[in-house]
Amino acid sequence: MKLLDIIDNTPIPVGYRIAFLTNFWREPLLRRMEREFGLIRPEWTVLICLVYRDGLNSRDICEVTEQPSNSISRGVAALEEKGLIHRRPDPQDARRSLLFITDEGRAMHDQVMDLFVRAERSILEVLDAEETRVLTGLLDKLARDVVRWSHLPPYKPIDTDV
Amino acid sequence: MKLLDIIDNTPIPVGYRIAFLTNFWREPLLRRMEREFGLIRPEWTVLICLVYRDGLNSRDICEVTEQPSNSISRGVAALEEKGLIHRRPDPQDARRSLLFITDEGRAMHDQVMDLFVRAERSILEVLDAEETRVLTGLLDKLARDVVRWSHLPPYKPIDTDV
DNA sequence: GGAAATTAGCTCCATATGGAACGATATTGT
DNA sequence: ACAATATCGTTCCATATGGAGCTAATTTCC
Repeated sequence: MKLLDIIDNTPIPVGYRIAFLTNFWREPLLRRMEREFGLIRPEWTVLICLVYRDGLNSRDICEVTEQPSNSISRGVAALEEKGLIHRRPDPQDARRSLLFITDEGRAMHDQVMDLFVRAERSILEVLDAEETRVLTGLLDKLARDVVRWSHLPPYKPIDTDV
Repeated sequence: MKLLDIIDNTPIPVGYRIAFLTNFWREPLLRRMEREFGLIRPEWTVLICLVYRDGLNSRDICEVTEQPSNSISRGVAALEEKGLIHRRPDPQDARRSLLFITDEGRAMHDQVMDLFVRAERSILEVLDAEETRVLTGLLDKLARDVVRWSHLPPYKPIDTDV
């Protein structure tokens, strides 16, 4: 790949490497998922969240994934139509449903997740165990700080009326 | 964020953290770019590549960014229409144009890139200089190995006729 | 308590995105 | 030299995506 040195020539060294990896790592898998399993992103997002914790509502999912509510709403509707999740009214708030994954939903999740697991194993082969541990830790540190930075410019204007 | 622990409950610890960060870090900036500058992803992709190296062709850009050729083709056409790049025939291959960024294109790139630079600075604040260096190095290691892993399953079937 | 403001999630609509197909050109194989 | 195959980038078309708007429910404010 003759232009790979582009990753050295960027004013955003971490962001650009993450974007580069996303283009080659995640996006092709999402496209394959769509082709082979007929699942689009919002549906996958909902499945992942419900495997982590059953009985969430749409708002929860939007919040932890930063996806627009209309996308998640469509994902939820499609998954219910496919029998991969079902909805129950939320007794605490009549505007909300609680979302539950079905056995078929869990099976679908596991099939697709297998793709991602195999990819990650292959990609991380170039790192030793310590490097993988460090990398995970540093990404973790950024992710756990998301509430702070996602409320600052350039994500949100400075709120001068705190 | 009450569901942040989802990042601990994944069979793909690195991939999931990168995806999580992408959702909160990059995607909102791309959406803001589209809103404020009227640039969509393929256009931004082309601008970045031409700032790195002027005179590339579409194929080069598709290769180093793993974007589909039709997306890049549309991006090129739009940028030319906007006066941000111009095309010249490639004397070595009549199927190709060489793409050159204009001064306005470079100015646009710099304006948008400022958004990404500011975000990166803010997000990386939680790391010290050594951590940032290590993180960049590890991501770099994965990115530089892209030719290997992108030709393996699950990206490509094993080629048994090597 | 009631009005005003906010929230939840849905639907609509415009636009972004990616696969397929294609014509022109280049490369490979005989 | 020529036919077969592959490549390049464009165009078409179907579908994915996100902003706006909306109704119903909830929360906040007076």
